Amino acid sequence: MISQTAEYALRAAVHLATADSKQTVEQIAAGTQVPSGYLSKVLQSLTRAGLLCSQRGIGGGFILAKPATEMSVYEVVQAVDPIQRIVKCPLGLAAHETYLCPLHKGLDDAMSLIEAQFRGTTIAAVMDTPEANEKLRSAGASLKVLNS
Amino acid sequence: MISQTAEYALRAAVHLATADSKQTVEQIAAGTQVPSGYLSKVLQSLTRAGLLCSQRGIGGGFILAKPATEMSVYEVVQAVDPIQRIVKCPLGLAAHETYLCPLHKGLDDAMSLIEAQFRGTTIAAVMDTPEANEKLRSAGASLKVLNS
DNA sequence: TGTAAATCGGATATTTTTATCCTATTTAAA
DNA sequence: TTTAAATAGGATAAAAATATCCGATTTACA
Repeated sequence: MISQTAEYALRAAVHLATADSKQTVEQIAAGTQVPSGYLSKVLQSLTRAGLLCSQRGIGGGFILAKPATEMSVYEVVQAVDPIQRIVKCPLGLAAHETYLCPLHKGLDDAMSLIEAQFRGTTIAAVMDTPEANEKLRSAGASLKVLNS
Repeated sequence: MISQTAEYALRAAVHLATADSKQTVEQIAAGTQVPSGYLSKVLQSLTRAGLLCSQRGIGGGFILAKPATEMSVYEVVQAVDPIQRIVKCPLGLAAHETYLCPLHKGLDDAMSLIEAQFRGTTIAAVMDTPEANEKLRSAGASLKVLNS
């Protein structure tokens, strides 16, 4: 559903948000379990999109171009593997020129849910910190009560 | 986001829901703009999943195995290209054995939105009928008012 | 009972996504 | 100013998704 490439980009963003200094491709690869050669391409995309700053040479590496609290999951995903909204009938039917058919309207509605969710989630919100984990733990605990 | 194969399966289901008699691969292909050779595979999957009934030989073809009002978009998608929920940490981190990290919890939440949406939508609801289109038209009209 | 129409399913081709590797360029520091 | 460490980016490989093709099997009907 969400592509490998988008996953990798998000892992890298979270890693950089957690790190407190420039990170090389190798460091990010080690921290995210992403193959470094491929990660290199993904980081390049993020840099070109203006989400990361890169520096070459000794002591170089990548950092977030803005605070994790201001970077959305949507931006990161969109930079490497854009969510495609359905804007016109994929069958090219004349009857659906002005309005999508119900099927494609329905599929696009699903897309819009994802899009909204991603737009409303910051990288900071999905950082792997003790606090975030505590939130999950307590939410998970209450869920268990509900499920049992 | 949603695979070509899942799209094709849904188009075929909607086509069969709209048709009033058995449809051959060629008829469905023509009605859905899906390459017939590939469609044949997709229809086989749907048949094996119990969503369609197939009949060989002269006068044969495919029909829905149950009313379109009782067949969900979820079932159709799941039969050909299942939505994968994230149940364990893709990085295999020991720390995330019992609870997903915030990132993967967030991604799985997005999946669950889609899943719920698809579970709650029937093939009947996305059929390309005059009534369904009228609904879209009026909804679209009110949206335009809101947007303007 | 033969024939034509249809699905079934295997083999293969093509395209896209994912991944690897190598060379060029940049940069800091000895 | 040389060297080592780092990103940039192109070429290529491998894997997965999409698509094509064809022979085998089933089935209705003349």
